[in-house]
Amino acid sequence: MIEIPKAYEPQSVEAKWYPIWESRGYFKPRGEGRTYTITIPPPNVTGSLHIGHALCYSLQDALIRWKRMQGYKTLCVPGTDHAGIATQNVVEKELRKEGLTRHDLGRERFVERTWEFVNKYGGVILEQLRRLGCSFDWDRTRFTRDEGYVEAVMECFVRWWEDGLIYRGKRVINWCPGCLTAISDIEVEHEDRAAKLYHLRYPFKDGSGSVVVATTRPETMLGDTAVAVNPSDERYKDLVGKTIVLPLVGREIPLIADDYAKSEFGSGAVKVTPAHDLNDFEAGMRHNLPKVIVIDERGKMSAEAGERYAGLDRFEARERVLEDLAALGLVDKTEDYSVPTALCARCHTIIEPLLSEQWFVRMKDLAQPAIDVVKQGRVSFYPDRYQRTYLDWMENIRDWTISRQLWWGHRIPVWSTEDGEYIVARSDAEAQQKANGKKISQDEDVLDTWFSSALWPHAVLGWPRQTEDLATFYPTSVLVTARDIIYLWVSRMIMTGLYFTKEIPFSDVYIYATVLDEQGRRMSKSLGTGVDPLELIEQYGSDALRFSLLVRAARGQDIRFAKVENGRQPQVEEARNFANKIWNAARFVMMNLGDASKAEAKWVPSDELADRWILAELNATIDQTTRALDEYKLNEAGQTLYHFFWDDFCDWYIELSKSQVAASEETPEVLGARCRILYVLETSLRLLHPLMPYITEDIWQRLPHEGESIMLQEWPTPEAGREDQGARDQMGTLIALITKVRNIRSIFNIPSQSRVKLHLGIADQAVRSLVLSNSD
RNA sequence: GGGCGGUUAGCUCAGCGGUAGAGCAUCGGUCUUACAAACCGGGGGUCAGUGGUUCGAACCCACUACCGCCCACCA
Repeated sequence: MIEIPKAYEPQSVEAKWYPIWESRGYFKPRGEGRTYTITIPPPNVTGSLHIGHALCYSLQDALIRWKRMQGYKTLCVPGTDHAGIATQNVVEKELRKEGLTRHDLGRERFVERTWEFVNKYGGVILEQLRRLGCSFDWDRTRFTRDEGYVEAVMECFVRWWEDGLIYRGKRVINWCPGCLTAISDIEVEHEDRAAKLYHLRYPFKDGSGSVVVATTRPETMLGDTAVAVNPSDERYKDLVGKTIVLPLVGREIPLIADDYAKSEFGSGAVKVTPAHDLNDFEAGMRHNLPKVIVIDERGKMSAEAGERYAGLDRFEARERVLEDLAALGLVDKTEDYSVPTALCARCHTIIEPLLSEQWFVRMKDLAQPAIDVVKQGRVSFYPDRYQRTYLDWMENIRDWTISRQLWWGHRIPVWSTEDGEYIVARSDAEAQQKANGKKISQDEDVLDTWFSSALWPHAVLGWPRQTEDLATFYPTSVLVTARDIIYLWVSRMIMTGLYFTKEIPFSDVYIYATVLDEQGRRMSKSLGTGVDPLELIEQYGSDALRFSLLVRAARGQDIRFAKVENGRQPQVEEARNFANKIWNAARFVMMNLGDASKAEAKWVPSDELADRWILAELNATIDQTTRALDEYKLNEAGQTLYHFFWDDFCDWYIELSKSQVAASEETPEVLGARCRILYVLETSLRLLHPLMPYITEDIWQRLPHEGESIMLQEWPTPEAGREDQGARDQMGTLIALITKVRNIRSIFNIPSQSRVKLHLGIADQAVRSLVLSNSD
């Protein structure tokens, strides 16, 4: 008897096979078949694997393994993202522990230090993906700041500049006083907060009364340069044009008429602060109003705010302004109010809309082709409802603020001469040359991280160079990603792909489930609601973690993932039990191989009901699994295989053929039964392999086999003529019959040793003979 | 203010036009030599509510109620 452990031991199996797969080059594209390509969403270099990643990359590996078995020339390109703000924040935090700030180091040394950090820890998350079993081509690993990638980013910037799509502009942008940088509209989160609405009274200069304005941000009144009312508002018709003396400041400002003021709101009059509110900025442009910046980058009142307020935090200033106005009797009333508040998506600081000079990309023209390809169905979303989400956003797209006031990132390739002329170049050397001896200095800002990741699919394949990889593997097949980056990332990849390669970057976008904790909250490390996937791999094995996630990954539906309690995670445990079931079924087959282990042992068809039935079920399983994978219904594939393997194969087929398979004497019938059970097992393993790569490989290698690895075996296809609905119906009858007998035995408490007399009222010959031949 | 999901057994979720399913939990029974991480049997559901379409609805349509997410410059 072969010595095989009674329980599946994932640790040793995983440690054994992964290095073999990798060193033998199985993760590389093979053959000359059609290509199937995935460029993975690059995790942040600072990241470590969380459960959402585990799902995301398990999905991609399952797809890649499946397509590889189907004979495609497959490639999955891994990599990481330099993650500007996130990485800079981590390194700054490190510095703070040493009592330093980045300014103590200076830009150059800080960037050096960040590179050191990235070189040291940047590979951690990729190592973790190996633990998961991901069959990615590690030799092609990319980083959004590696040498070739910089080339791609510079090329993009320069081309867009030359084509008039990039411009510099002074306008009100979202400023984060926490991260000390501008951020784009989509990096802002909105939240309603309970606060106050203040009604402030502004007197007219001529002493003829006053006008009341409503505001949630009294401190910005120090920067008011007008008050606006709706032109059709009867109450103010005769007052428009009057001069107001701004309280506390003394500035004379006009009462203007503008549609932007809504008569229904508050008193119908709105204060206008062009430097600190986007709407006010636009109104200011229409009326040529001065723009007074009263809050600085750190969220403190500026000198322009006046001596009494300068240096105060914006929220302290709010209190002081209110006190001062109240002392003058100018606070008309204060009411409770739910204030829509803008927060930085990264650090949750309240955003300060700030007048500032930044670089922008004109999006309208870039968006149109990206809208068209989706409408034409050249790029499809799964689930398809996200197509609407995408289109709605794209059709209302606004210009993209791409400059960031950070040190870690792609520095903007724009130099200015002393006379204020811009030189845009792909490199420092090129800029010097273009400057023709004039003294130049490079823009201090870096690009938004998403500017570089927008180029990911073609850039990782070599663009802007016309590489062989680019020619072979682009456009890619599918993008597997989370729904919260459809705007930030997916849309931009489609836009840049079309712009620079004239091709779509991928034909399918598969939006996978969000992993929530047991209370339905988003899994998050900071909330302490996370589960560590590596601990789960340690405890239950990689296959178990993968299967537990994949079998729940109904397209686009959220997954609630329980936390570890009393050292147990029930969902992964379920998958672990399944792995163990597979192990033991294989063990039974291997213990009873006999001459079936010999190469000359041949598959012999059988007329027996159970044999015809299991083949029919297997055929249906192959068909259903393949179709489910085709439609990104990994959960359905998982469930189908689980049911087939456990219920059909283990509970019925093995049990019914046990007496033959385990017979002590190997008659031709016994050998036939052994060959058949081996066949069903081996085929099942191939079907399970994309979801559970390790255990299927380990068992497959122990079985009689040809070829080097199950990874490289053919994906099963249904065999014509095996459908056999008759066998499935008869087997259904037999199962019902046996269940009924067991039920009766259980009710009457008949011990399993004692035999019962069965009066069969069933005419079906096949059922009768099967019952008679398995009377035990 | 717009839009999108969800509401199915105690829990977590499949099913999305043809006699209600899985895992866990629960109850009863099994050391039946592949597996007690297992095996056998059982109990448990007016499929959120109301109305409609249909021979037939958890599944399609309309409305309602909760829960969640996304978008939006109403001070």
